[in-house]
Amino acid sequence: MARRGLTTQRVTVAAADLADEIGFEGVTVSAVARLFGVRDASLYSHIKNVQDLRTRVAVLALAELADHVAAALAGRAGKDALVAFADAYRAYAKEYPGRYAATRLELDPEVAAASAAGRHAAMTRAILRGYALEEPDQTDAVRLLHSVFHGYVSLERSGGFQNTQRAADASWSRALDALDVVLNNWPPA
Amino acid sequence: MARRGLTTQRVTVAAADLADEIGFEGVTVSAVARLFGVRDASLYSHIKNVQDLRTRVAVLALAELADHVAAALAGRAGKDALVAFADAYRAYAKEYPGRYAATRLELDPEVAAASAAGRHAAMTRAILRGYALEEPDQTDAVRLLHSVFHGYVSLERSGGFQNTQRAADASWSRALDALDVVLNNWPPA
DNA sequence: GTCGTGCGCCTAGAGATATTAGGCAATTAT
DNA sequence: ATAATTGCCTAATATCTCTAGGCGCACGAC
Repeated sequence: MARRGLTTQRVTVAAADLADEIGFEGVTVSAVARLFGVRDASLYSHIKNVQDLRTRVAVLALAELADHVAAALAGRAGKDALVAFADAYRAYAKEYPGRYAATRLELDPEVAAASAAGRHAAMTRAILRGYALEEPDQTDAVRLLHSVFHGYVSLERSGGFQNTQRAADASWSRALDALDVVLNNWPPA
Repeated sequence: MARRGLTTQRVTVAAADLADEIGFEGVTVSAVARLFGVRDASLYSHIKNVQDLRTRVAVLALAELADHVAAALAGRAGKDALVAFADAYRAYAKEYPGRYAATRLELDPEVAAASAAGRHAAMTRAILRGYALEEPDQTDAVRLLHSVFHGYVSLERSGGFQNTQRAADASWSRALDALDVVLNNWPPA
């Protein structure tokens, strides 16, 4: 009965890696157990159930994404910061598609509050420091930015931009230009 | 052995309704069979497998959404058209959450081509007629608009805007104002 | 060092879902 | 009316989730 050194953390990371390989929907207790060479039942000492496992992957991914974005954002301001944030966000989604998909899991309010979701909002607000926006315009702008980032990445991943000549990279760059324009010319209420 | 009058179409609609009730992930062959009071196996004369069933729901939803948007768009132009499109899009997602979730299913390129996805792009382009945009700016703008619509709706649905005072409706309205501004001031390449 | 004790992984098993193969009866075509 | 077809059935297998309970290895207590 060789011990495999299972841990909630190690199981979560393995599940996240698996998600990146085969898609977040493929993250199954059986599949992760297979990775470790143990029986399905053995994982239930470390995770509560599949939902718990997937939630843990989501929380992990949110934290990692926040780290990546924070690193890219360091020392930048204005449009520079906007582009750095956006590119880091999109790059993470590209490099870790399964983890990124996990970040879109609907979390319990308590779990969400304890997660890195707040860091995302804070960093988005930090970008806006380079633009002159008061509340509630700032909140509206945060939501717009997040919508564009997530929406673009999500549509790009689900193949929404494939049937045309225009490269997805080029449109992304122009979308950021457009956001910069609108943040500088935010319409009055 | 009473016949239930199963049809691919009726099965698909039942699956879509079920999706709206319990979520798109809950759309299962067994669950739909239960709705009709037949055995699971009986559905396989009408659908190929679960994936096929879900794809059919997605295609149905794309067509319905296109219908709703087209109706809202009729006779409008400029910002009026932009707001009508966006509101119809968001309203559909709110009223038919399961169907809307289905529209984000990754479709095979052939299926996607045969679906109403093209109508969506065409209608988005129609909006842009009210703004002076040439290619490739037009394609970039289409992608930006779609990203905002989908991104906002998706984040709203997954609870992203819950922890603040600002109403989701208000931010949505301002996001559309912002899009109008940027379409009128599209940055030069 | 050895002796527990507990933790880590196991076996066993039940319930759901997906899917295939093949059958009989109800409907439709002739 | 009879033949052909179609619609739903039973049966069976595989995969996945999850619970209950067991056994031994590794650690701390002494």
